Parts: sequence; structure tokens; C-alpha cells
Amino acid sequence: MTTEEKIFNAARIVFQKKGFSGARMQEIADEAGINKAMLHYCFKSKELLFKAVFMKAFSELAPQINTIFNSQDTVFNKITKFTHSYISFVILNPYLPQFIIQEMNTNPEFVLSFMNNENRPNPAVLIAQIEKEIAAGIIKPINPKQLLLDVFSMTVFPFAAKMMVKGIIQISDAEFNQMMEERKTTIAEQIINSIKN
Amino acid sequence: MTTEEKIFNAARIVFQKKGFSGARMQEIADEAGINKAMLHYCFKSKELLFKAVFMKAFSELAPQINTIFNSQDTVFNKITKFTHSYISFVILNPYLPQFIIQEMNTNPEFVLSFMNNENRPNPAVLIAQIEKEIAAGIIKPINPKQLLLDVFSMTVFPFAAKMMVKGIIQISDAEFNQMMEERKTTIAEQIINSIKN
DNA sequence: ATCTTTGTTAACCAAATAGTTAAACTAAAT
DNA sequence: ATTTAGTTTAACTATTTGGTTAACAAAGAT
Repeated sequence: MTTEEKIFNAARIVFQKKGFSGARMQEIADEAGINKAMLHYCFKSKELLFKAVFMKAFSELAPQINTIFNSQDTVFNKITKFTHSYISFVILNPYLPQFIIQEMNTNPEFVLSFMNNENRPNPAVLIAQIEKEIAAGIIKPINPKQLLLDVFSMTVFPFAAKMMVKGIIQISDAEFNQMMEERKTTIAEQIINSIKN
Repeated sequence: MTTEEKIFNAARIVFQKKGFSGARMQEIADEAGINKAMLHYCFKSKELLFKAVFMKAFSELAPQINTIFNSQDTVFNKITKFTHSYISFVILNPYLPQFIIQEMNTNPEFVLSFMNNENRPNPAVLIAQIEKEIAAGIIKPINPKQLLLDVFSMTVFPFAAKMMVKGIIQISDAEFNQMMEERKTTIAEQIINSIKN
């Protein structure tokens, strides 16, 4: 592993756990097992290092979503595949959703910069398809954007608010993961059931 | 308005927008229109000021939830009332959910301290009631905790991830608020429909 | 009136933290 | 062996930032 990779991985860990302003360059250097000067030698500034980490995280999540959203599948299959693959991925990267949501909220200029990213999640095709299936009588007449929001909410929220969820409904980490495994299938079933004609 | 109130309100605004580590005491002082030394005169330290703000925010949200959860209503009515009143409240306090979720994730010791708070959202009664209604055949056999998680997800997520949601599904602030108004009724209908026998 | 308490400020301080520099080390190319 | 290019580090600097101090002001108490 090159020094640059070591730094990048360390930065990912620290930034995802503490956010941009909570993270310390020294802590990243320690985590990477190198000197702080190397951070600046390789990545110039905290901001640039952060942007690299953020964009990488984003570009790991987004393409998966687009692949599913833009495939030839039915809407129902797309929902099923999305929930399953998203939850599988995020169980392995549990800090990612909160990290992205947090930095987009506290740093609204990021919203703009990622909007221009070719890899951004783009539901335009899926929305059109939903409208077509509504017209064809397959799906009940609903607002396609509300449907998307439902799918994202049910899938992403538990991870984004993990600590609060665990605190309120009183479950351990193991129970949390088990519940998420269940949700891989139940979310899609539930949503599909509520919109199918 | 007393100076202490001015500081507190300013702190609430800055902390909710930037989080604990992103907030600056000077910015809070400016926002309050007073000298930085007054912050320490009134609240001793950044940490104590933050705790005051956080606990206040929390104690505005939680009791509402408990009142509904522990009432004499049916499960269906509780879900309806919760979504409606939560969304109404949060439209007026849009930074609150993200603020609480963020600080609980980056500051896990808060989870413990609020778990001991008498006002914490406590779904124990509701969970027991759900089990009873399942046994009575009113509700389909489901995991009560998953049901709660569904309700929270559908209700809270759009606010917690507001910026990302707006970016992905391409809506303005006005459209966002209109969608949230719609959700006040649709979420409950949808969830109830998917669990009623 | 004067003394005390409380509220307020400008100026300052010390610690933390991002960023810089120049020298030392390494290893490959000449 | 020497040069050269890329790495790595310790030590340093500049700035940010939470917190303090001492002087001052305004209101209450004696």
C-alpha cells in the first residue's frame, strides 16, 4: 500500500467518524502511521483531502444506484434490487450515509458540486418509468417522487440515525444488523404491496 | 429578551447549522449581538452551552412523542397522530432532526446521557400494545420494532437528509415543504394499510 | 451618598491546529 | 561512486479559537 493510499484510508476513517470540522490532521496522520507533513505533501490541504475522501465515498455509492435505476427491469424489481444491494453495501460501510448526509447539510455548496457530477444518483429514467407504469395501470396513481422518497427513507434512515435508533428502540449492534438483514426483503415487499394495483 | 436568552437562541441557530465542532464561540456572540466574554459569563464553556442547547432541543421533541405513544388511542390512531404532529413541528424547526442525529452519531456518550433522561422517547408501551393488537388479529404478525422503525424512517428521514433529497429528486424548498405536507397524511395511510389485517 | 452585586466590554492569553521548511534518508539511474 | 528523484521526518510558524482578566457601567441595597 502506497503512502498516499495509507493517508487516504486513514482520512476516510477519521472524516467519516468525526466529520470535516471534527477531524484533526494529526489524528489522520497517526491513524495512517506517518508524519503530518506527508498529509500536506500528498494532498496539499485539509480541504482537498476531505474533498477527495468525500467524492470517493460518493462515487462508490452512486453508480450502484444508477445501474439499478437505469436498467431494463420493472419498477418492482428495481425497488427490490435497490433495497437489497444498498443495505448489503452499507452494512459493510456503516458510516457512509451519515457522513454524506451530514456534510451535505453543513456544507450546502457540496450539493451543487455533486449535482454536476456525472455519477450523481439520477432518478429521471425511473421517474418516467413509474409514470408509464401508472398510466398502464400496473401501479396506483401516486407521486413518483414520494415513492422514491419512501424507498430512500426506509432504506437509508436506519443507518443515518443508527445511534438514535439503537437508543430509542433499545437494541444491540447485533440486533441492529439482524433487523437490517430482515429489511433487505421486507421493505421492498411492503412498498410494492402498497402501490401495486 | 434577556442576554442569556439572546445567547441561547444564537447558540441554537449556530450549533444546529454547523454542529458542535463546526460552531465558533465568536460566531455565536456575533449572532447574539454581544461580546464573546458574555458567553462564558453566562454558560461557562462551549460544551455546557452546547449541552443546554441540545437538551432543550431534545426536550421539545421527545415529550410530544411520548404523549402520543402512551395515550389511550389505538395503534393506527397513534401512527396517524405521530406523523401529523411530528411533521408539523419539524417544518417549523427544520434543523432539529439532523442536529440531534448528527451529534448522537459523532458523540456517542450523548446516547447514554439521554437514555437516562426521563423525557426520552420511550416506545415500550406502544410496543406492548402492538403485540396485543397482533394477538387480537387487528394487525398482521410483524416485528413491532420494525414497524416503529418504518414510521420513524418515513417521517424523519426527509428532514434529516433534506439537502441530499432536494439534490437527488431535484426539488425546490417550496416543493419540498409541499411534499412534506402531503406526507402528513399519506405516510400513516400507507403504513396502516400494509399492516392491517 | 456610598457600597455591593450583577452585567458588559476590550484586550489579552494559552492551547490547539493547519500548514511550512529544510534537512535527512532511500533507492533507483548514470 | 555519484547523481538524482522521490520520501519522510522533526522542528518551526502562523492562525484560529476557547477561555480569562481587569476595567467599567448600571442597578440595588444600606
